[in-house]
Amino acid sequence: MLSERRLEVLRAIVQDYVGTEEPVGSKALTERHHLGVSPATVRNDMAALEDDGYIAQPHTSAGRIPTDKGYRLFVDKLADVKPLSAPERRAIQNFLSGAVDLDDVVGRTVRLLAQLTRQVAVVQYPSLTRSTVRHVELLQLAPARVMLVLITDTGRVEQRVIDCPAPISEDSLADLRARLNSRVVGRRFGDVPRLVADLAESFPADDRGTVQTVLSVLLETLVEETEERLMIGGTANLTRFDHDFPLTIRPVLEALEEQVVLLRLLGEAKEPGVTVRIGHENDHEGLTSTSVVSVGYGSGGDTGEAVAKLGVVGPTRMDYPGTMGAVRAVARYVGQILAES
Amino acid sequence: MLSERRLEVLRAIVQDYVGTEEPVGSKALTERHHLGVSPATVRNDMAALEDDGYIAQPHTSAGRIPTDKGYRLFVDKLADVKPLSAPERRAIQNFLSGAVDLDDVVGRTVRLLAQLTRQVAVVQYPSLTRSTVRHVELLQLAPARVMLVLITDTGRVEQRVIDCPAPISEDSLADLRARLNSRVVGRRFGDVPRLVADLAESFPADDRGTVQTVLSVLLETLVEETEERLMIGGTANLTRFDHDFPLTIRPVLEALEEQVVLLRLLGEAKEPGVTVRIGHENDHEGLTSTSVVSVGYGSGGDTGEAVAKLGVVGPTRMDYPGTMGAVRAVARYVGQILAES
DNA sequence: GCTGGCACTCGACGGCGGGGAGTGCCAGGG
DNA sequence: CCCTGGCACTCCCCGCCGTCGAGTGCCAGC
Repeated sequence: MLSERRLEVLRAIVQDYVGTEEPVGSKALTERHHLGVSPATVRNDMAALEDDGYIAQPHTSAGRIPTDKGYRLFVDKLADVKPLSAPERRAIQNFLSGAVDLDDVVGRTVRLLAQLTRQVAVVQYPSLTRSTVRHVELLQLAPARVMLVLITDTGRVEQRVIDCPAPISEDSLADLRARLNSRVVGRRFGDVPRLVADLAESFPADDRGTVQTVLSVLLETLVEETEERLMIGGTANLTRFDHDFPLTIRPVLEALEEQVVLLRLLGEAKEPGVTVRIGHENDHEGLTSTSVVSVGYGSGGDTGEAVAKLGVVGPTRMDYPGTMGAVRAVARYVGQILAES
Repeated sequence: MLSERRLEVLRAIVQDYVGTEEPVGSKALTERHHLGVSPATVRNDMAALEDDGYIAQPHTSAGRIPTDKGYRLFVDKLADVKPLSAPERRAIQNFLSGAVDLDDVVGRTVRLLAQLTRQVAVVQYPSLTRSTVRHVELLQLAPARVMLVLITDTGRVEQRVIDCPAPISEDSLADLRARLNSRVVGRRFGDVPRLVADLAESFPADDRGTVQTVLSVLLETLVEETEERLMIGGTANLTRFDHDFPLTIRPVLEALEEQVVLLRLLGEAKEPGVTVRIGHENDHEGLTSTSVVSVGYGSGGDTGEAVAKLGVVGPTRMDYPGTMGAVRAVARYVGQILAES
């Protein structure tokens, strides 16, 4: 177990290193933080912290920098989420409330997050799985061609063009549209398959094939689109990273282009609050020197399950309290905006 | 006027510099290209080319590199667009034809372009201005709340929630939907305002306000969404840029985040064929050391006006023939795909 | 007008040495 | 037992300098 003062030293090291981006030595520490002890004492504490793996020195006789384990301890025990200032919160609200549609909400959110945290922001579109159906529309493009439009309560719209096995009449299509809507509107996506299973039977034999096709495309859409889309922004902030660029920045950019990787990254945040994954805690190889701060949003209150996630990706050397505060605040306001529309 | 051989020397310089990324000297040139003259002669030609501003040397007694003006001459006079190989073309077609919806088409296109050119790819969503209306749908969310869904012939879907000044009945709404569609389906966006101008008059006074509101939102959507969306990808390729990173890459990333800048960039490509803007020909400050290769796509044939643009952003030192070939080919196939759906 | 030769320039590379920040350890004092 | 001041030591950083080589410009000759 670490003594109180040693924890204090670790906290000071993390704070200073985040601020200066340079390894921090014992002398500088005692000068900036009134720890009430001499550099020599701090040195002993540092040696102990190093033995326990919380800090490391890049080379002998340089200052110390926190390890992933050190950051972890800092985040878990030593830091509190820093709430945003009132003006900041107002700015967020103003900026987000100007959005005209879902794309715009997500776009604004991503820019906002990137700006607030000065890091790379990632926002997942509201998931379909937790959503409910607001409306299903069927449009006849040609005698044997139908467009399916699915509208969710989060304002998301999905459409598919369907080639039917046989022509279908306007009337039958209208019939199908009406029955489909009466069954699924307001229901959760997960419930839809069960609700429409027997729908084809009630149609005349001629149309049954087409109805079946339409239904299967609908179900497909529900499933497929569970692999979510997302939007990223603020990649220019990557250039504030380390100064040994190419090697640091490249794999990160590559990882960011792979939606799958990002989705898994966000998906791993299970807890209700803000989740932080530090350095090697990220599975993906290109992201071992970055941290991911993420949180779910859009459950309306804090009770329900989140509709989707958002977060930021930055160097392990980041301002965790501030970043966590910004992420949490943005998530909260986005949730509000979505609930209103 | 430059002699034939001097042009040949310029071409050789451009090719070698693009290949090696290093200033090219007279000796190396004569070795790799059988110009039939000695290094000394080439030196004289180089001096002349430098006087005319086509090439420059980074410092005295280094090799020469092409200037923007040199690249311009190369692109205009010395290079032909390099067609893709048959397997490449097949790969493009296969990859694109697997797309399920518009987002997917654009997403695949951007990845494809980035991969083919190994540069940053930018793809504009099909513009609404040139498009025609496929369907307008109105959904009643609440007595005085309507959702407008607009579907275009390119498969794009826009939706807006409208708060009405007064409640409107299901019947009136159905009536409005029917009349609206009968007037605008198949028409160009530009014609819509004229076509719906007098529509409100034929409704009972109670509904007129609501109808007017719906119409104005519709028109707004048409106009607003002319400010297009776009998708970018392949930013990791920026790391292949120069080796003096931070300064080069940063402004580019910043520029790429500003959709407005990108849209203007693409928009400036007026000609029917592939457009190349080199270095300082780009207005935007952050992009003065990059070139933009862009082209319109989606006109169906080569005759009509393009529906939108796509292109790549890369260092001025790029393989112009290859890049132009790839851009042109991708645009052509995307156009096909869109025409089919 | 092309060619070979020659002197010159200038950046890249590598070795060298001083300066400084930071460490580890130890002996002494509260 | 823990803290402190002192001290020797270790490396990194940085600027200096000489060498090396690619590349140039110029000139005389064919």
